[in-house]
Amino acid sequence: MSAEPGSRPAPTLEMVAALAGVSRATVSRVVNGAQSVAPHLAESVEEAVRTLNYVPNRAARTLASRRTHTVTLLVPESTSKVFADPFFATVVEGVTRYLNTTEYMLNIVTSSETDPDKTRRYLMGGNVDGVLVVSHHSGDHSWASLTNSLPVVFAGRPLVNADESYFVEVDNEEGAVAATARLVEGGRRHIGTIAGPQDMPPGVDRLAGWRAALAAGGLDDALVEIGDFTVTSGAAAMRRLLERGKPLDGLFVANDQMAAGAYSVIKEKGLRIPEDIAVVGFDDDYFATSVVPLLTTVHHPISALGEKMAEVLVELIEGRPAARVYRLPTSLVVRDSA
Amino acid sequence: MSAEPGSRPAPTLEMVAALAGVSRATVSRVVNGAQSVAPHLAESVEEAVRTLNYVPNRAARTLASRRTHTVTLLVPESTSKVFADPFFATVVEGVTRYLNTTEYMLNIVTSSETDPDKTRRYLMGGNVDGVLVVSHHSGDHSWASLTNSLPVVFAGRPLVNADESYFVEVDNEEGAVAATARLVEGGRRHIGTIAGPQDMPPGVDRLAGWRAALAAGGLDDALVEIGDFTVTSGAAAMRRLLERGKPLDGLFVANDQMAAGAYSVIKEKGLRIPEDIAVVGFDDDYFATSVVPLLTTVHHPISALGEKMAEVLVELIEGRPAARVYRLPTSLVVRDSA
DNA sequence: TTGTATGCGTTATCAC
DNA sequence: GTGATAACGCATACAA
Repeated sequence: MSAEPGSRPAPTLEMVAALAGVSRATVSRVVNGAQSVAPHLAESVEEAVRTLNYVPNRAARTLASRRTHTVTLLVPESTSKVFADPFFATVVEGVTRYLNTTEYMLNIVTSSETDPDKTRRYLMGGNVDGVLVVSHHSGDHSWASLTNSLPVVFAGRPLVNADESYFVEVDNEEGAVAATARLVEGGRRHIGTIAGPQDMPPGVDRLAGWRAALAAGGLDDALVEIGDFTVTSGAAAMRRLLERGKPLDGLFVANDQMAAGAYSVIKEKGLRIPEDIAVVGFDDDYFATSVVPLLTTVHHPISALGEKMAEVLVELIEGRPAARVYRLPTSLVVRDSA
Repeated sequence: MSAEPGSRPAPTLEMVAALAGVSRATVSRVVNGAQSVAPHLAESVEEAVRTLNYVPNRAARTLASRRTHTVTLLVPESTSKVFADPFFATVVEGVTRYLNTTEYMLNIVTSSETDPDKTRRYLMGGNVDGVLVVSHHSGDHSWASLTNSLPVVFAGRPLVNADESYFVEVDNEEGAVAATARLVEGGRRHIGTIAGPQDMPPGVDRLAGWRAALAAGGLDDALVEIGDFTVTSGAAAMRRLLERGKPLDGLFVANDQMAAGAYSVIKEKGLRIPEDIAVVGFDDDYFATSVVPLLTTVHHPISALGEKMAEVLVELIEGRPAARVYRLPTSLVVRDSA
């Protein structure tokens, strides 16, 4: 039939050596790009490789060199939903983009909540060279202990012990400053914010950025309501903000989903965007372009985050120095809401 | 410091054997669940495994057994966009869901258009046990030749030589029949369709289903326009349909995106959905719930598709029989448009 | 620079 | 049932 596994056995290093008339060691050197090989020998080895269609056996190589050339992308969340999540998918995209420039393979594992210990043992069992940890609770560094036996790079800064692990984060504060500054420069004087959870770094940093920008503009920073990054929490927070009865002509919302929630309440009250209240969001996700008027927001470089994480991990694996923290810049995307 | 790679070497089978006071062979048997081991020995081996926190070395196991326990998900499209694609992401979700019940690892590779040959050699080099091919052009079976050296399962039926490869597809025709039947049963008598490209199986099958349902209802099937599955093509096709000047009170659109396009034209003409024209889509994707009125559509079981593909592949790898074709059932999701 | 020899951690084929 | 022992395909000290 067709799919007889092992129909024609794969060529081995030994076969290449025989055909090229050299030793296996020499073939190994050529294949691994060592310089100490006579040009004419290297030439004939390469020819043999081509005619035999030789490709190194990964398992054998790993066993002999104790380097797997594999990195794991660890997703702590439950399997079912992560892949549908655009954040996660975009991180993966960035990771693979970088990895494709190297010879490392990506191995995605969603740590089964049924048996996290199995995952841990797999990772520490010498089956991978390094680990990338991506979680939505970016404060969650429950896998930090892995660092003792393996290079690990996290997505996002941990809430505590930030100086003990390698991580890449987006400069949330800078983004929030830019967003708020846009409001200030637009002439708004009564600027509120719908902040994110204060037990997550992005929630904290974005609020801090808003405060900093207001302070720079000599404005009052009393109009704060907290949400949990969901659309409905954004709507509820907006309602509370309006009920205060204070003047409000500008609003910075810590993410686009909450901004969408705020939109609905603002419209419901008969207020106009941006005429009555100018709004700036954060993330530049799908919601930013599916609301009317189009949301002015801060672009969150998710793909770049994944790319940088992979880059740092590979540096670590190969023993090159790397900074413990990388903070990625954001950029303001001006649309119609502010 | 912290991330010294190889700080404490992983325990080996040999260490377990020593601790348990048996031979390596016995440990191997216990670890692999062989029955021919005395209970008390198995017991002590398992204890040794626990105390040592032993986990088998994947590379060594692969090298010795010539089975990698790895399957590749091959994505022919260019790296940049696939991950953001909900279809792809959902297939991955289904695949991992099944694989998590086995001991196979998933290895995602996006065949670099720069060097497809490299990918091919990697796959045929004995580095994976099987391949899953996912492409949006489901007719594209350019990787069919892989089947000669490896078990391969495709997503979607190929346009030609459908009896030479293993594939899992969704029952597009059945879905289209159900969608159209809904229209017929709703009393519609002038039912048109916006079909997909006729060089792709889904495009062909959905059109065929529409025809079959109309025939069953004794209705005319002249109102056909072709689109290319994009929103704009849907709008254009709708415009052409309306320009025919024929009566039209029901519409089956071959996917939700084109339905969204049709919506805009229908509304632009001052017609109402579903009062003037009842609409049924196909896919049940994001667009179905982001249009007003909510779209009645056929649910496309993408996650199940991935799950089934993985299941079939594993069957093939382990030498068990599997059907060449699996056709997954769809279901009608009734909302407000029909 | 090139070749020889050994070992990587398992599985598998034998005898026992 | 259990234990030696030989592969598995490659990298790498070491010798030449």
